Amino acid sequence: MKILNKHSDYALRALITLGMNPASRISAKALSESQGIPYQFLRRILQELIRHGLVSSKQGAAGGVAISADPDRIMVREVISIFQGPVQISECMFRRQLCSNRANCVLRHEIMRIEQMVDDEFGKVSVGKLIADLRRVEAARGGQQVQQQP
Amino acid sequence: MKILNKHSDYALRALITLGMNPASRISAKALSESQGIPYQFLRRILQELIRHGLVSSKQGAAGGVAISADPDRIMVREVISIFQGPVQISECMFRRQLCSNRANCVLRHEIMRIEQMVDDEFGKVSVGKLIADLRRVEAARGGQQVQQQP
DNA sequence: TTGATTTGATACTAATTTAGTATCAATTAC
DNA sequence: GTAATTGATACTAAATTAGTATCAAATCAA
Repeated sequence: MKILNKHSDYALRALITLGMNPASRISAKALSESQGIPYQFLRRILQELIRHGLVSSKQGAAGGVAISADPDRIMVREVISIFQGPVQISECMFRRQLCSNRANCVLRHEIMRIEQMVDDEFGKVSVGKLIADLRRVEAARGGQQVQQQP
Repeated sequence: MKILNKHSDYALRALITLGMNPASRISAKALSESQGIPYQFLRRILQELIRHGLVSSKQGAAGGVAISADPDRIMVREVISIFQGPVQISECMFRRQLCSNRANCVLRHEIMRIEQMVDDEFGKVSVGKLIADLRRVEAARGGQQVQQQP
């Protein structure tokens, strides 16, 4: 039962990397190479982040992308939501036909509690927090580069 | 972001139905019809539940399936685990190559906390509890049949 | 003992989602 | 002008999920 897909995973890695040097612009190419993310795939992910205002971009030679929101205000929840839609345990209440019997679905009650919990938790973790954690780990290891692997 | 797939969903519905009449045997056919679950699909799901000892079966005319474990001891967690494997947020630590850098994966720390929480919560909810909830809803509605829709 | 009904085992197909690739236009720095 | 870059979008491939089909073995009842 996997929760994060590659889109979210790569997006978070990209945001962490960009967030560690918020002032500087980097090309998708360089980012792709440094993080081991397939270039064209990363490009599409970045474009999505740009559309959502989390990343800014500049075209042309010496162009590239940079983080445009405060990392402390970019929540993992938002990133997941962009690429995987809102947290939902099963599909009954959103997709296809709407549940004909929503109010009385037993499983729904228990399960939405958990759904809500997951959502809340992802809503508490920011990219800034992840960066802080990463810095702490790096410091403990004497400044070596730590590869990100969610 | 869907958490339950159809296997788990149907398996839970089947277990709830069987658990409501723990003494009686019912054929997969009848169960399929009463719950609106595709017959052959349900059969495979039942066989899996049988292999895991949650359901018993008898071949032949007047055969069928019945619940074989105490509904209060069948946890949603176990059912999900059977059909979707253990809860895991992203794939890095299990599949493909093992993460080369597990100990230092930042995302991993935050994310495993949430993973653990989900797992714990699913481990607290039993099929028996769901049945009790369902009965409560039915009673409140004056005994009408309530269709299960997780 | 034969035929209908049922599970056991397993192979197969179809649909959907996820992951990844490719292409070309527009922009920009030099 | 040219190289490097993003914008937009179409396409392909792989993996997962959902669903179907088939036939053998067991059981019951007439």
